[in-house]
Amino acid sequence: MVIQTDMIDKSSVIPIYYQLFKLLEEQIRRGDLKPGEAIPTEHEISSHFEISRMTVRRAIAELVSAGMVYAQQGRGTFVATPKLDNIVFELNDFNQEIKQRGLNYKTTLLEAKIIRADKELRDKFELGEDYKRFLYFRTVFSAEDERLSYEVKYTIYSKSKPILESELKDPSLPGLIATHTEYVPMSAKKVLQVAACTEEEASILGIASNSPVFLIEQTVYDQDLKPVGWSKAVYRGDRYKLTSYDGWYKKD
Amino acid sequence: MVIQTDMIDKSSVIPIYYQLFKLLEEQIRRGDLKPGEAIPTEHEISSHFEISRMTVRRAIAELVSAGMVYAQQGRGTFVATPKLDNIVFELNDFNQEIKQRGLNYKTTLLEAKIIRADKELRDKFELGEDYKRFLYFRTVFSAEDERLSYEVKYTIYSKSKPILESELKDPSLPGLIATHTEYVPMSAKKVLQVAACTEEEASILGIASNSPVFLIEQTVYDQDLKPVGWSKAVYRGDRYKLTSYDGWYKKD
DNA sequence: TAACTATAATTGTCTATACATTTCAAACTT
DNA sequence: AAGTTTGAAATGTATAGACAATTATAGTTA
Repeated sequence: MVIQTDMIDKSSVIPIYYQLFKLLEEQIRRGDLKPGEAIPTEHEISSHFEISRMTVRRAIAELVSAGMVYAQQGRGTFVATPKLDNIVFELNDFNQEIKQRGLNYKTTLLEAKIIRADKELRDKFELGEDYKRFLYFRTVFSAEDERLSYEVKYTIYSKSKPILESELKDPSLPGLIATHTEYVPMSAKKVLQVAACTEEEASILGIASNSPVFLIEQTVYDQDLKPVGWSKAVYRGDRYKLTSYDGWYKKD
Repeated sequence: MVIQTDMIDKSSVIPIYYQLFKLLEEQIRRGDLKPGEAIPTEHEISSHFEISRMTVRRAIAELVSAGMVYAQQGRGTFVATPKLDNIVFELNDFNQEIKQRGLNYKTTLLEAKIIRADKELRDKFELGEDYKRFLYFRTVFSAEDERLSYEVKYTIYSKSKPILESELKDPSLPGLIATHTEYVPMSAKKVLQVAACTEEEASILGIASNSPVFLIEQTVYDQDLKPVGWSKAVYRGDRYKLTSYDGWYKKD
């Protein structure tokens, strides 16, 4: 057993399970415990530090959820192999960093109106002939007076909440759905593609036609998985990038 | 308390904590428990079903890690508001789906050689003048005889393992590092951008110059956060897309 | 009225124990 | 030699209880 005995302070305000979690994490990270190798058994750790087995399990559960070890009933608990081919691109929204940096940004409403449904739109929303109207929004996001992205959004029209406010407090698609329809957005599907921008998009964003752009199509569903909103956003390719940190260090 | 009493079977092979987790999840998902609202206290649930409070806590811990509720000591546990603006794009590797579909695919090694380090390369690896050599790889990934992506990779040259095998068993950057160097890849940084492809890339991939492409630059680090590999990959924009499912349903 | 205090309620941590389930290997049987 | 049984070891589930830490509220006091 490779554990140092003097590393856990039972009288500390820091929970024992957390101290043990950090201690094991450190040993795995430093390579004292190598991928594929078994970590000490719960009983060994428990008796070594004179703490309850349930407390040990709590610490190991943290390691499991961090993906650093995996447990096999009847065999033991083993150090996982880092999966560096795993790519995870994550952002609260595409403009999160801009907003967090304290830059001067705004979302401008170019247009908002009620439109008649055509077949293409009805198909996107999986609706029949009886749905005749949708809400239609066109917005531009800009930071430091530079236009960065352009977005078109559609939501189902609800008779009960037809108010189109001039100011958009929450211009996100789920926000618009919550404000202007009777539906509650519960889940969403997003597809990210690259594209060459159209002339219209280029002129709005002030870039050259056919410039490479990110294109994100989003469908928002309510609690019954019924589509209640759809949007298509174009982001300047020269102003956006996605960064991903993979492997064990990402949790630090 | 909105819980149905007849929904938990103590004699079932399905763990009690899991039954309770599913039951609470269902109630939140259906809207019986609404965002911001408090769920029943641990003691209430515990005495209602006549199960231990620790078992209740286990179930609630699952809800917390799923992001559906949050607990506040001294106050209670509350239903979270879905964050639909959260975008998570995840893939084991960019070609995972192609491989899983059972398509006929292969990675072709166009070139592999030892090169002299120039300043740009040394800067990427944060190395001094003493590192003079690197390994250099050029590969093409294709499926159904169509070329889909092109990748250039660099790793530090290790005297002890200079063997360049003609067949690449694991053509991924971490794989090449593990095979051909003395370093152990432990973490990675990836940056995804859009770009217009160069003439060279266009001719290799058989697409038009300036076509929009995904561009992924990757830096791989060892356990001391020392850069040990770098790659740049170009993916045809008309053949790849990233899909993301957000919200509470994603865990099902 | 305002500030402080005591108390109850709620979640957080930890223990000690019991039994179930799975795996593996040694011992046994055929 | 091959298959079977048995038992030990390891993780998985569940319980009952104790005390800590935090929050909100009701009550008390200045």
